[in-house]
Amino acid sequence: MAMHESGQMYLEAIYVLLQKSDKIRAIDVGAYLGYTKPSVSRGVGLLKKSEHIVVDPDGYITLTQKGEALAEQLYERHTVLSNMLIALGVDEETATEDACRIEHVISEKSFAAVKEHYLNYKK
Amino acid sequence: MAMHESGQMYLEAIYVLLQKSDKIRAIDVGAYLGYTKPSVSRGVGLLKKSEHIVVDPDGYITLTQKGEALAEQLYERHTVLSNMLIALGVDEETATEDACRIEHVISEKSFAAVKEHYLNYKK
DNA sequence: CAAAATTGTTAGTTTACGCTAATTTTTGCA
DNA sequence: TGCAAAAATTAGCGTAAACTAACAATTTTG
Repeated sequence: MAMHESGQMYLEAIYVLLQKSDKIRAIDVGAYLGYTKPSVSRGVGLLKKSEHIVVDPDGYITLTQKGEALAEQLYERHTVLSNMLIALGVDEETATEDACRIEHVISEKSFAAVKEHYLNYKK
Repeated sequence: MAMHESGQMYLEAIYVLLQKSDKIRAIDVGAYLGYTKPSVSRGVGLLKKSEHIVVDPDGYITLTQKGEALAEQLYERHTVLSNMLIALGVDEETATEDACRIEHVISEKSFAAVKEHYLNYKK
């Protein structure tokens, strides 16, 4: 029952949306990701079942500790990878898209190595 | 009808195997990838239909020009990415696994930028 | 040469995850 | 308060790609 790529997409979207507003629901997640309501309903349901989020009776979504921890990790990957690609001369749109795909498949070890190199390199 | 990730896996496996032996068949591809015969049968069938490979009456597989060109691209990605990760201190096994996943999702633009940086950095 | 092993294929299952269509539930206002 | 709009859900479809089980067509070999 490990988290799959699409689950990570939903979780990260929720995390990002919660930084702008603390009142978010499934429909907002769908708008952000460009998915339809049924897809989001299913995705949110899975995150709820896996206890990464809580949905209150009014449909508002919050992260559990578990969900927040994971979302933070994902978000860090996203920002480091996209900033790094941008620093290497890649246009922002491409960098963001690629970061989004790479962040779901890179291992913890490799990410750490890449991040460290990037931080050193920046100086 | 674009090539999907699994098609790239099969194609790359065929390319690598053909560098060691010019007599390879579906069963060898399956052994290399750890897939079952029916999966390979399907995968090889798709590559045949998309004209990336040719399968002779005895079941021996060769690459078409189209297939070879694509396989070379994929293989270059694989080697550059894995060598780069290794250079950053990642162990070989992890580097290879990650390279294998990243190579299928990174854009041409980002790969070019990463490769250039790596080549400069190596000096 | 017949039995056994190897290779390949067919048929059907499973999981993941998007979709549309239709239906329910909730909400907000005239 | 009652109805329309918004939000969510259910049911079911489609695709991709792995799997098992079973069978067919070769080859190899005792």
